[in-house]
Amino acid sequence: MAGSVNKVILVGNLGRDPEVRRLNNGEPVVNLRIATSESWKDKNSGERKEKTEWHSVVIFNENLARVAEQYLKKGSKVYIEGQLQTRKWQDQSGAEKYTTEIVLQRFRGELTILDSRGSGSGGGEYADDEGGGGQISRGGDFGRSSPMERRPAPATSGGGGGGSRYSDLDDDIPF
Amino acid sequence: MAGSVNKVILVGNLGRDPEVRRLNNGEPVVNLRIATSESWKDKNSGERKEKTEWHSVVIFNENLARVAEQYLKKGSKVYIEGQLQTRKWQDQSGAEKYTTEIVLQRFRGELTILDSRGSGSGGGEYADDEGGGGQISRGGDFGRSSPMERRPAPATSGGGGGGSRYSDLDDDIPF
Amino acid sequence: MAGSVNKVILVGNLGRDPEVRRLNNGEPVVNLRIATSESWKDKNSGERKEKTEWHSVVIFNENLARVAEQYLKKGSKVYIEGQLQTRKWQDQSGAEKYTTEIVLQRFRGELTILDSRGSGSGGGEYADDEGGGGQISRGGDFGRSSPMERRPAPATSGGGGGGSRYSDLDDDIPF
Amino acid sequence: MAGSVNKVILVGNLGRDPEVRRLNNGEPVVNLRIATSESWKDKNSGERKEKTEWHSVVIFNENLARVAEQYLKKGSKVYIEGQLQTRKWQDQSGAEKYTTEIVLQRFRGELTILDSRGSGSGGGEYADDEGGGGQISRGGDFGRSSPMERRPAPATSGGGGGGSRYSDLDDDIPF
DNA sequence: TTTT
DNA sequence: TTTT
Repeated sequence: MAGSVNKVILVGNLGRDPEVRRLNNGEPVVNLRIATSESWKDKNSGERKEKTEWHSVVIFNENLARVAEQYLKKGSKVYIEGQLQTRKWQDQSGAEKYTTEIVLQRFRGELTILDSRGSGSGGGEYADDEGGGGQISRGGDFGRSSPMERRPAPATSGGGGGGSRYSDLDDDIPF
Repeated sequence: MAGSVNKVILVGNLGRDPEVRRLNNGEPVVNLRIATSESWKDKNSGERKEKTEWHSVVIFNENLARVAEQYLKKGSKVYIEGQLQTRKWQDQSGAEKYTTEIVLQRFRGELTILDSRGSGSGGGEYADDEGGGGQISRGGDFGRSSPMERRPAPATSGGGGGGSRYSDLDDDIPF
Repeated sequence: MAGSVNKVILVGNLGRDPEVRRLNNGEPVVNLRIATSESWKDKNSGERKEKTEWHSVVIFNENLARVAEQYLKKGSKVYIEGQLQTRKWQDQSGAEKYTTEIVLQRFRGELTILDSRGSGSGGGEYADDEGGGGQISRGGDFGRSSPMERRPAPATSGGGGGGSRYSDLDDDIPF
Repeated sequence: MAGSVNKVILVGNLGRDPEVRRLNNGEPVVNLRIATSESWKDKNSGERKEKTEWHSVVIFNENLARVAEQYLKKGSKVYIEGQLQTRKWQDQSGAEKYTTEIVLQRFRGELTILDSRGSGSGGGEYADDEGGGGQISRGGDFGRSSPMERRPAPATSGGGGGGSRYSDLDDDIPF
């Protein structure tokens, strides 16, 4: 459509370990269950209340799926950016169901781990480094190598290029 | 939860006119059906393809509901910011269903009309003015009147305050 | 302007303790210095490189300023949402300078603390609870008390209200 | 840094035609000047006031730069997503200056044209089609061709793939 | 059901 | 310098 945007931003915690499935070509597809929560004080009772919302996230982005598989676990805190997709399916009785998910398509979306290294429920190997960009190519000519990435004018740029995250180019993964 | 974020950003078009319901106190609650769409060229066939996603939006934010009721119609293009909520319900057969919506809670969310005045499918009265902030108070002491809103230091600030959108304070609505 | 959006989202760490100034009425205005950083592997050298970007944040939002003052410190990790503003000023020599800041206006913006309780550089009192919404009223009729906030139709809603964060209504602050 | 996010979202209008520079390899780098604006009613005077904010955008993303060059002009309305970068430079007198820009790095950022076809100040050729994804690869194996992009489980997925925008793969550009 |  |  003429100029549309479909974006979801979540910061929350995994309710369970990532679920990993494999495509025919061996690529991982990862499902996450993420909780966000809000609390407030009830105006009448004065009690503090809390409501948790659960989100289903599906990561087709190959690189981010690999990061999720390796570094996330139950309890991990993440920043996730994806898009809303609703799909229709039928349960065993044939009843129509709809499920809405936050999807990180191939080469799209973002995933950033917000835990400190070794935190999370159980310690662990995963990075406290930084999050993963899905905006990134597997192509042969990845931008960060270019000395011209920053704007030369109008003066001393201080150089320095962009930076990336969990790039598909980083064959020996990111940390 | 410790530090969570649940945010949806959509730019899309209304598939039909807004549906307005009334709460007991007369406040409007507005439901929108918004389409976002992506197109791409199929790598194999070379054809251009398109996929449309439909989103259900519920506006409890009183002020934004009023704007939606008055200014939006089928075909209108909007920027919407809300949060994801999934609710469970039962159809007439008693089957469990889940519906995920983008919700603009009271005093929360954003709605900005992106159509030019008089455009949309059918011309019309509604504003192409500017968007609606749900971040805004009905209280008595609204910020924009304060000459101190901008930071005085470290030098001449140039003064000037924020700006608002569809404020609850604007009793005679916004344009 | 007809439908504009000006939004900045940062997740990063404070480079120093918050700076607090007071308006004439005693309200705090808080300045934060926040670092975001990206790392990538240089394609030529194979080295891992990192670039840090520093951001100046100004919190006029009364409630969030209070939260920042009380709970943030050097090293704290936060989610911040505000808007870009550039202001012109003159240094002591009279030279024109421009400074671009992320501003959280009154009743606007968001601040969510992402540290675990007691973490950060030095332990501390601040919440690991959840972040602060600037979208929230000081008015007398705050939404979360309403039993009608959720949509009644089309079936059993499961009730449940919104949730808030660091509300101006919570006179005895939020945790 | 461990898990940081640096994101700017703008919806606004171009104050002038795009400025295009060329890198040594011929790739375009485009600078945009974008206005966002807010209006509000002054509580004391009752007057409607408006404040415009001007943003400097730099597009290194090769594909989006090409779209900007071809389809944007003074007055165009766009959705832009990039990151904040501040660079230091010296004016002719040797005085230090800082400029903060919204940067769309290579393979990153988004640009979506929000004008209707032929609208804008002067009619024109550019697309009102759909927005540009910077998240997209020039690699040989672009996702949309994959029949497995959607999740197979837990039931009939309905297939259907993602969608893209202004892909680097679309050699014969996008509309 | 929108939009191109 | 845009837009309403």
